[in-house]
Amino acid sequence: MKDKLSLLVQHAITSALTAGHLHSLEAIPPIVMDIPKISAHGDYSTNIAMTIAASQKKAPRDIAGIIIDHIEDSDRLLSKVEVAGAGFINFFIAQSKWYEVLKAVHDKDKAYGTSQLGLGKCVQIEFVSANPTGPLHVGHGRCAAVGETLSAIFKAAGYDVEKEYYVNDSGRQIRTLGESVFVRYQQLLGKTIDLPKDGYQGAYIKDLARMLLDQEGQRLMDLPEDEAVAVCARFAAEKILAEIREDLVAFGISFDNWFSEQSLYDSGAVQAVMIQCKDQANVYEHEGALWFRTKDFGDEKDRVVVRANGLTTYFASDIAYHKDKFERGFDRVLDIWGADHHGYIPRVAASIQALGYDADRFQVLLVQMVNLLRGGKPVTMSTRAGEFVTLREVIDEVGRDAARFLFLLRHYESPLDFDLELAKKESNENPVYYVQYVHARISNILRKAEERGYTNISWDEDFPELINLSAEIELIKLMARYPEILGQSALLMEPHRIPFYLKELAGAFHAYYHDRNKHKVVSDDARLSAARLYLVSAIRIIIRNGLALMGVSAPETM
RNA sequence: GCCCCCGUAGCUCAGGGGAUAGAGCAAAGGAUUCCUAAUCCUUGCGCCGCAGGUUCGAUUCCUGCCGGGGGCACCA
Repeated sequence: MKDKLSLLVQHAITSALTAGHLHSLEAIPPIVMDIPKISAHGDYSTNIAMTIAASQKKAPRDIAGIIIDHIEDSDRLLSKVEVAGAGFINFFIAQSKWYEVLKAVHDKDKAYGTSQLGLGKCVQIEFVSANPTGPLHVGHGRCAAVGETLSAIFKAAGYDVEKEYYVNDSGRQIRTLGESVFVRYQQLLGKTIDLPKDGYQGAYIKDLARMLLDQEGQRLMDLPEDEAVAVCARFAAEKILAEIREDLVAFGISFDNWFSEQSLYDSGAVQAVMIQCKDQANVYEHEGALWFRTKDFGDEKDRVVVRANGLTTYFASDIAYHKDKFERGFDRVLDIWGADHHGYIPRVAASIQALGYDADRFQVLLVQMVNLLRGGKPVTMSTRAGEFVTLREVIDEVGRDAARFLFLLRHYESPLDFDLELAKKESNENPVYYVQYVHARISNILRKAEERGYTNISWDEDFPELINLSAEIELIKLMARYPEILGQSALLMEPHRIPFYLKELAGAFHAYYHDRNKHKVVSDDARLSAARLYLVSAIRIIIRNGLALMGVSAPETM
């Protein structure tokens, strides 16, 4: 609807220009079509006359009048157009046109709301990518929910999406993991030995040591320490990664690709990119270490890629990794990181630029922290001491639906308070059920209707006479906004717009439903019942589609 | 010290330059012989952190300041 109107206005301006009623413009600016806050200002409104007023040297209201005169509404979309306020053009959509929206919802069904905004462009989204040194925690859960839903939104907007998990299965942290497990392993065999000072202290390390002991017996004691640690590291990382995968499956998150950091070393990719950097003079030696000239590309200082002890930093493999991403030919490369990694962005962006790739195609979304609460009180967590609430525990306690919904209810850039008690509440304080309940309610209505013989819910030409209460038209207008909301959340990469919209639609439906004296869906009037069933089942389609994007179930009963 | 995010109703938050700033919760009152009350209706609720700037117009964009959170290694 919005797009149609924008086109009308664009054509009107063009034709006004041709007719000489407007002074020539360098370019017609994009037509911004807003939905006014006040219904008296129309269904849609544009400020275009005001924005071009300066260059036209005419009063905005006069320009608006000229534009209106040139609008050719061949489809009879509009019932009224007016100039208002300082120069707004307000559009009132003919009521008959709203029924086409209603039909479109049914006709497109699962595809209602989808678009071709993405033009088939290929975007890679990398998210979660937690190191396999411990279980996923709630922060990862939020990143997972954002990444997964953003991927779904992109797909719905006509992008080709590939979801990837980068596994940091190499480097110092994995080594530390191995050392920690080996210490616990030795302790199980009665040795008095302390964890390294930067070791992992969580209870899961002891569990892993126990499993290793059961599987391998005492044979690690006969190996040189380096080898024993390596065995422990590999064993532990694999086990932890397997659990991460299980947790993600339980949370409804799936990846197209799991990319191993180690594979970049095994294939020689890291070494190759280092040589390339040397050839291109992007790196230099200083005090025994190899530094990358990230400062030349906007970072605040240069960064080490190979330490004086000969070991590469994670940055080195990250350079190779991002080079690999670009070589795979994605139009856009999107990383979703926890906000604590923000200082890392300039150097990765710098390295991409230094290697000659278009840095505009690379974007990082930073997802802010999750503050876990229980009944309003903070749940204390310390990763160092290994005391934290895992994603698995949250899913087990509050359920996947509530967790997914609440993680998405905030803009990802805002810190999120996640209250475990609230998430479990089956009341109006909890928005999850509010939305799901609409689906269950309509499903129930449809079941009752079926019992009474309404088995085929389809469009009939007399529906416009039957669906004409203002509450009903308002519902359809709200449904017309869904594709716009979906498109916006794709362009702005803002998944939170979906749950907000669903809450609004749910509220409008509940209000409509509740006034049952006026709006009883299934009544003695067969024609009216058929029409209203058509209306409410369209709402159900949108609720179901929206929840599906969020990875939240749409229950038939509650 | 530098960098990132946040600051809007009592609380939690929406509002990508526009007309009279919204929603949920909480508070008070009301609604169920009915397709699910996990619901609905009514009522009140605001120096949009402060100060400048850009603009015909700023909660929105820019700068500075104040307050809260996070990050600043040859760690990730």
